[in-house]
Amino acid sequence: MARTVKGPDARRERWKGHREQRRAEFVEATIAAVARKGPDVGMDDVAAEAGVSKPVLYRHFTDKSDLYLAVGQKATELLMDRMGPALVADGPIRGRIAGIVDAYLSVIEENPNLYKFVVKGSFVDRPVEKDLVAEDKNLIATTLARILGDYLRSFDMDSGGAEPWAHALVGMVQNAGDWWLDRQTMSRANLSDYLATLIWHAIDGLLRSAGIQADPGQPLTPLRLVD
Amino acid sequence: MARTVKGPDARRERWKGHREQRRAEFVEATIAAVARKGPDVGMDDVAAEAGVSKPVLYRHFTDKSDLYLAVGQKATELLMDRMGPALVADGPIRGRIAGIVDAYLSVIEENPNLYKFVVKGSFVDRPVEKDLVAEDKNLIATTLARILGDYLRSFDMDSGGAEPWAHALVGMVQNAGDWWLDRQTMSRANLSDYLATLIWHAIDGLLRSAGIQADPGQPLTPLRLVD
DNA sequence: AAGTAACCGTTACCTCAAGTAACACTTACC
DNA sequence: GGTAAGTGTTACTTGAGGTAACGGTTACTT
Repeated sequence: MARTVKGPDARRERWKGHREQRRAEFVEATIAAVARKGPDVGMDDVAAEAGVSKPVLYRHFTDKSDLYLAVGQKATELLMDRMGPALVADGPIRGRIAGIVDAYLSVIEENPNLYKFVVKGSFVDRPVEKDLVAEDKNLIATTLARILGDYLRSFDMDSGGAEPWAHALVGMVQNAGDWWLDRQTMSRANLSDYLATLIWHAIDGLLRSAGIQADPGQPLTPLRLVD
Repeated sequence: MARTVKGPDARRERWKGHREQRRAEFVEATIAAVARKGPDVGMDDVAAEAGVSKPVLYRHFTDKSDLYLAVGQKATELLMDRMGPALVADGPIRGRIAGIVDAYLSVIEENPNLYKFVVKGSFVDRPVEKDLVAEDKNLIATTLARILGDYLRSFDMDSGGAEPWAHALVGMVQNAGDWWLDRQTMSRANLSDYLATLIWHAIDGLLRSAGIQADPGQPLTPLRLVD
């Protein structure tokens, strides 16, 4: 097992994995502390939750906002792990829409506290430099814009509205999700279906207005001119 | 002008109007300070902007969050003054939608800094007890739900989805507005039209799916069974 | 075996902004 | 003249974020 080429100093590398693991551990502690004491916990609380005292925390995070970002990143992973597949899945357009919407709703349903914590962002005092929520929404909207643009172009339609529409759709699902999280007056499947219906009708209407009769069961890249 | 019935003590009443005016003055100062120094201004900055020192400010606002709420209330007024008429206006449905959307966009276009300040809420350190933004969104969504429900019922359709749809629409317009405020790549009229088109098509699709052929030029309470 | 680079962890401190105490002056009702 | 509201100030307290300074442990390096 002897290293043939000696690296700069093995002592520097020894902890690489450990540090990552420790950060993750503190992220978990933060989530736990928030669940226990509400979103306005202090660094002392987080440290206590992790069974450690404050300076230790500060060896792993430069800052309260650094810790917040780490938690946000964790949440982003949870979200993207679920949304990614739904976004790239192919198949009939109507079903894809429902799948994407439901993927999102399932994540916030399973992690409501984490979701609120990250989105409300009241954990950090000063405005944080990187707005993770905005970045996520942007990423999703950009992806949607591409899908939607492709879809429209497949009918030889103008895809100029794809970007604003994509952002509109993102906001739509998010806000409906927020409302639903607060007062859960219907099942998730029900809401997914309502939203997917709304979205499908909007898209269908766009096509109709261009004189195209689309079918919700059509695969994504449908009717592309075969010539 | 002598009072016949003597009130408890006129000295108590003497300032009633004055206090209101003073609060408004500090609200303005806050907006100015934010415009000048970014959203993370301190109370000292606000006081300085008003040409006064901190304790004076605290005679009129119990709290930083109290001041924030006052600014938010001011913003709500601006918004509702513009949206109220658009919401209650009657006329063809397609035009009403465009009017409502454009009313909203016009407000955020004219007060982008105030808008971001209130929505991001990074002025207050701890979570504030009253979420004005959520309340506004709720108010608008509730109104929309009523309008939409009435519209659907006028076709004898099930209006069960009206509430989630209303919240979805609110989020949709807000998020598209945020995107547009950031990178203004199109005119307001253009965006309004894109969004109104999307919304109209969604509604139209709902009606179609129930076998009803609607006309975007129809007045709001259309085709009610005349029998 | 000695040295050292990375971590473990602590208590006690610093800093900065929110918020308050205490004091002095002004106005106009009683 | 007394007093209830306001005007304003400087100087303080408080609390949470963040740091200094100290000592111990492990395991790589020489």
